[in-house]
Amino acid sequence: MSNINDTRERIIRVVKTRFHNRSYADVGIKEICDMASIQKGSFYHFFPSKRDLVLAVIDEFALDWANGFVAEAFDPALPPMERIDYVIDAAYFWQKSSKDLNGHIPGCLFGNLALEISTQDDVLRAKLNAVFTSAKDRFRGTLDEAVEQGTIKPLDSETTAEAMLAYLEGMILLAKAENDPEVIYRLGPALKNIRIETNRH
Amino acid sequence: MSNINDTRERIIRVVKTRFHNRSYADVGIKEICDMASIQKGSFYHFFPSKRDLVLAVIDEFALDWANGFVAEAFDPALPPMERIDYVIDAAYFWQKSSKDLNGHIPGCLFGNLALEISTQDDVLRAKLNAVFTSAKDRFRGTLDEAVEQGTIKPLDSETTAEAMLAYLEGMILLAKAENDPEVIYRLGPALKNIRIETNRH
DNA sequence: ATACTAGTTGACCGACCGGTCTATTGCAAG
DNA sequence: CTTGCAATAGACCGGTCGGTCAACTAGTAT
Repeated sequence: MSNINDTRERIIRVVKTRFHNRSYADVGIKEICDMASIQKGSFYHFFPSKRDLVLAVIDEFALDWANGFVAEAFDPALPPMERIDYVIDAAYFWQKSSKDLNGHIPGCLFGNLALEISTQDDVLRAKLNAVFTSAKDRFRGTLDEAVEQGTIKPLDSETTAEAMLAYLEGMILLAKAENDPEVIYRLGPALKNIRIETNRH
Repeated sequence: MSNINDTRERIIRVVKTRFHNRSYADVGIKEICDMASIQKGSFYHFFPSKRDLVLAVIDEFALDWANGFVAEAFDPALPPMERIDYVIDAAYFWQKSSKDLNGHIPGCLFGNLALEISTQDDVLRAKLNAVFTSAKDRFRGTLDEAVEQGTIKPLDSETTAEAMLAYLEGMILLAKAENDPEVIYRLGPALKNIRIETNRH
């Protein structure tokens, strides 16, 4: 217990950035072991398979995300609709700083993985979908608050939140294709104007 | 000349659906050859490398797309803003029918490839970006028409077109993660309300 | 001192990867 | 009938893939 055993953490740390900057298929176990300065036996002591690793990475990354810029952006102290602007800023700076570091826009890890493997592994797909759902819930809560405060007129907050998330992911996708973070600033302003009206039957 | 030599076409046809439904990395040369009933020698007679194949596939697919539902959706006979509704319908039915066929939503080939490999191959990235640019131009032309006809108030058609494309790709991404085409119908209505105002200096 | 076990090593596995190469086929032009 | 060449066949290549395994190490509990 008192022993400092950080091997598992080291594996995850090393692989997080690699999955994010490249792709699931492109990062091999051997490379991971080399970068973490371990042998394969150690790797498979902690993870039954590469698939289990990516499952763990999604969890860890979602946690980083929630504790990091998401917690900042969705700061309850900010007026609700300003939080949405903050999300744009956060997305921009993240992609921008990644590009400054290694020349490429990595995009969103969850979006990347979703498009790469969600047709091939349903468990993975469901896990990524859960991450998106919790992101959507953040938006929805913010919209509900804005409606309560009278900042915006009532709307279908659930669906609008989903639409905002879609738009965010789409912006990041185009920014990656263009390899230019400015796309996010260019398209960002439209995010908080997205509205889907309540469907009155 | 009179000889029916459809090997190249057969390779492309076989690989198009596979790249679309799985991923670039997941589809191997051997599999492609088997499915096209040829040997590796034939494959490498037509394509110098797997990378050159995917380059060709992008071209072919963009052509299919342009001649297929894009040509229909952006039918000049339709009122401009109705064309945008048509895009949603087309996206929905395509994803829906794919799911009915094999149980999975394939998403958008270009979006899939962009997120999978655009950090790893700049030529490929640029090619995909060009496809997105021409899609954006379609939207822009439609918006310009709508402005001319007075259907919508003047706006920044270039940036709004890009925003619409982002939203479309984002919807498809979420639909794939959820493996449910209904996402597209749920979020679709917001597409044509996206607006980015002209930036008056 | 002993037994147990989590952690680690690194050789090894079969399968498959993208790609090469030589030999052969078959058609078309001279 | 010969020459030439696009097209095809299929064995072969080194390397890497994800994953296994028996042996060993070191710290802990008894």
